[in-house]
Amino acid sequence: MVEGLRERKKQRTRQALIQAALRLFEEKGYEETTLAEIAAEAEVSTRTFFSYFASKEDVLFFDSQQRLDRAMTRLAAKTPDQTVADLLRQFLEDSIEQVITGTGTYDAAALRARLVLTVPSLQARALHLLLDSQLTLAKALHEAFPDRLSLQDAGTAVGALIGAIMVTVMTSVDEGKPIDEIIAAVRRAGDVTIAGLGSLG
Amino acid sequence: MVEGLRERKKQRTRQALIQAALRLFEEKGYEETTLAEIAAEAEVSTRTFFSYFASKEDVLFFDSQQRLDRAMTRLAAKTPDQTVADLLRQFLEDSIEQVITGTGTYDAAALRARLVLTVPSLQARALHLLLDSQLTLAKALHEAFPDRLSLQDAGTAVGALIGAIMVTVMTSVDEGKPIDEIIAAVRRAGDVTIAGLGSLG
DNA sequence: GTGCAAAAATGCAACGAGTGAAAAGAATAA
DNA sequence: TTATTCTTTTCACTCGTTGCATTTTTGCAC
Repeated sequence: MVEGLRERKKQRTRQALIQAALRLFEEKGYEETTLAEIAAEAEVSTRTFFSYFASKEDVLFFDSQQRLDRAMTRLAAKTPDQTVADLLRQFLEDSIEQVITGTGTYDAAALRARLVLTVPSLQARALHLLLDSQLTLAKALHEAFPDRLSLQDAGTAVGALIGAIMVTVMTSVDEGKPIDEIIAAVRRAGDVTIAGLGSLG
Repeated sequence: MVEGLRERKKQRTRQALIQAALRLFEEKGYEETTLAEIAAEAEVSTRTFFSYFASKEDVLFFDSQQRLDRAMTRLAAKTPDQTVADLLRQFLEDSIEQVITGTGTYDAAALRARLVLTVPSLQARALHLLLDSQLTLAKALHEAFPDRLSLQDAGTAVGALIGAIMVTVMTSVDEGKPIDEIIAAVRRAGDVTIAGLGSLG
């Protein structure tokens, strides 16, 4: 059996919940949307929501695992001639591309960006997820260069890069810059930081 | 009137709430402590708690504003001969010193560290506060070097430095390193990052 | 198909955080 | 003292989240 009915149905329920949530967040705002409404729209009980997502916040970040997986795969596909800086640069470009393309899944990206920027609890959750990713990436980066790059140094590299990008994005957004200028700023921040980390690896 | 009774009483209530919360968090753990218990211990109504702190999480970060203020003051006291790197290095050393000395207030530091490391919602809240501080610091750094350092570049610098430190700390903690090794790792991460940011400013 | 075990969905009750509004209490200025 | 202003309390309510017992659905062996 390739994919049982059970599994397919679960995926459909999951999708229904995601769609319902996104639609309602878009329509009435995050805090104004209740779990009861999301569940009703997806035609499941409120209780069932929690067997798919651990919290109301999490439904917005439904694809974060996928994203991390993709980044990890790219890291694992490292060729012997690539340096630490090469991998970081590749990661930077991949990330920018994902933003430009849309999330890859569909256009939850804009909605998510808007919500994360305006709803404190979502911002906090996003940062928390991001920190976890950073730890995972640091571990992977260390394993890509087991003897040249200690785990701590890998953490320094990943943290500096993502930290620089994050604060750059936030200050740019604060200033009301348009999306293409923000991307340019991100690229610059990434370049500067990666170049600066040259002493590692 | 130097300080009205009203004001003094408010400060006392605030302190009582902080003390009560910390004592209970220490004794029974964060999630196991209810707001009702904290309020009872501080001898105020549950409702009153919320005119002092916006959330249960926030009571643990009662001194974050003070800390930020101190850092800002130090930045503002910049002498004309100091470079961007000098200020960042100063900030790094100040921060390390605060950790070593204790919070400055008293020993909420160890408790807070333990809780932030183990309670997800506190970790998220801490990250959120930290991001806000970074934006403020970036703005201040930009204003310290109005024409040499753009706001975006200041964001890059602050973000890279704090990001590098944060992930370094987390990976070190993950590995179970003792406190003095963590401090050494932080200093190294800071040095590497600041040195790397040399092209800015 | 029928029956059965596993998995998933549901309903219900409960808890805790957080909010709004009105009433009571305390400090201040006059 | 009195009128005013700020603070605290009380009460009622919403919402997210969880535990538990029950029912429904599904996968599989016969």
